[in-house]
Amino acid sequence: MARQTRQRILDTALRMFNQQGEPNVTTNHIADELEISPGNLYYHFRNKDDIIEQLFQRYEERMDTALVSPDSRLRDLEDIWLQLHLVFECIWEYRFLYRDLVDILSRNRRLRLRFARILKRAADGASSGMKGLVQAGVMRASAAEVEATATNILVIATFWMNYASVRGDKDEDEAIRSGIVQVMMLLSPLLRDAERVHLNTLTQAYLR
Amino acid sequence: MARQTRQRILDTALRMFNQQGEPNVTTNHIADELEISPGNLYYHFRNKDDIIEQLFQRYEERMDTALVSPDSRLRDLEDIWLQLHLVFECIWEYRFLYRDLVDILSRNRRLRLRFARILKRAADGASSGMKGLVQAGVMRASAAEVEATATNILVIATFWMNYASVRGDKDEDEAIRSGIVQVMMLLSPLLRDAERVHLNTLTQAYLR
DNA sequence: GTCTATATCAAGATAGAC
DNA sequence: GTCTATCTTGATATAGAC
Repeated sequence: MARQTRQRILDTALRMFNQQGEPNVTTNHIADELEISPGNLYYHFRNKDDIIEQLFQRYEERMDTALVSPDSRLRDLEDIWLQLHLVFECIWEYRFLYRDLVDILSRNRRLRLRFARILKRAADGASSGMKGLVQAGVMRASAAEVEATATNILVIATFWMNYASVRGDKDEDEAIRSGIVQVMMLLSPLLRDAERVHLNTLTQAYLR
Repeated sequence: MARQTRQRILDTALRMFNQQGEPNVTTNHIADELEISPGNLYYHFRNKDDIIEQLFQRYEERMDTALVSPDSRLRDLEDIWLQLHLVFECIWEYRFLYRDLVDILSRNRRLRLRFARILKRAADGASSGMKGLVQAGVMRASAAEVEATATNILVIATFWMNYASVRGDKDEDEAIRSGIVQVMMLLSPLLRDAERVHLNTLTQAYLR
């Protein structure tokens, strides 16, 4: 079954990329792991970059879903927490992309553009979400602070897994949870006192 | 002159690594650029990793200097601004390390430990600096907020150049200045109102 | 200290049989 | 659709002459 082999290659490549880092996994390694021949792999994919591009496609669809905000209704901290979960889980699942982000994007113009689009969407979402909180009176922030904080959220989200890995954190669950907490604590000082104290309590409890 | 060639190799390697990314620069490329033979290069360095390690040595010394805080006297926002300059300039000068940080550290245990040490020092510095501001009454933050913010500062500083490069920023000066602003804006919401407004004005002016 | 020449090896990729 | 065999290329590294 062609379909099946193609999917198995993608699944295995993703797993190996995530575990060992994309630069350290060759097409032969992937074929070996699957116990198929290199030739077979190249029947299904033009080259290694083709595999990466298909995985990026999957990633992009999932991230697009995670970034859709329930925009009609007013957002509260609970919603943000939930959305961060979706985003961080997606990043974790495709963390090989983030591990060598600059290098991977530098080799492929299309992916560069598509990743920039995702970043743009995320930034817009973060900004408008915060503006909603400001208007609701839950948050107090200047326009410049909203913009800067939105950017900082993106940087933290984009590189948190790398930071965790450099620090030596290994556990998936812990890495995701601490990432969410870092972003929430970025928002904390902007909140009204009641919410600010509440959030501090929540995050402490969440990390145990 | 042995000394001179050795230094020229390091200088050229650093320049090429920064421009093209360490994975894309081979020992032969470096030798070519210098118009020396590959054999000559290998007379001066055991291997490519040896070159990277020597560059890391330079980087580490410079970063250690930048992280020394003028700890005896009380620190104000001006001091922080200045120190951020030193840190970001150092990061810019050795940005190849940060571009492929996870991959480079994953190949070399020694560098991993040394980089972790630097992170630790930076985190301690950021924490104690903020605690000083809190005690001086300029900043208002819970202990958890201080810790989380210190960590966020590190993540932003560590990966800002990557983020700028993925966004497509090219100019050195702009990348450094926007990085400093991002970190300052991270502190802004924690400040007393007077300083908070003042900082917002300063950062806007700084970005023109 | 530097060069030329070359060895080694691995990664990416293709041809052609089955 | 899959395999075996093989090619090409380029990267790291060394030997030995000068």
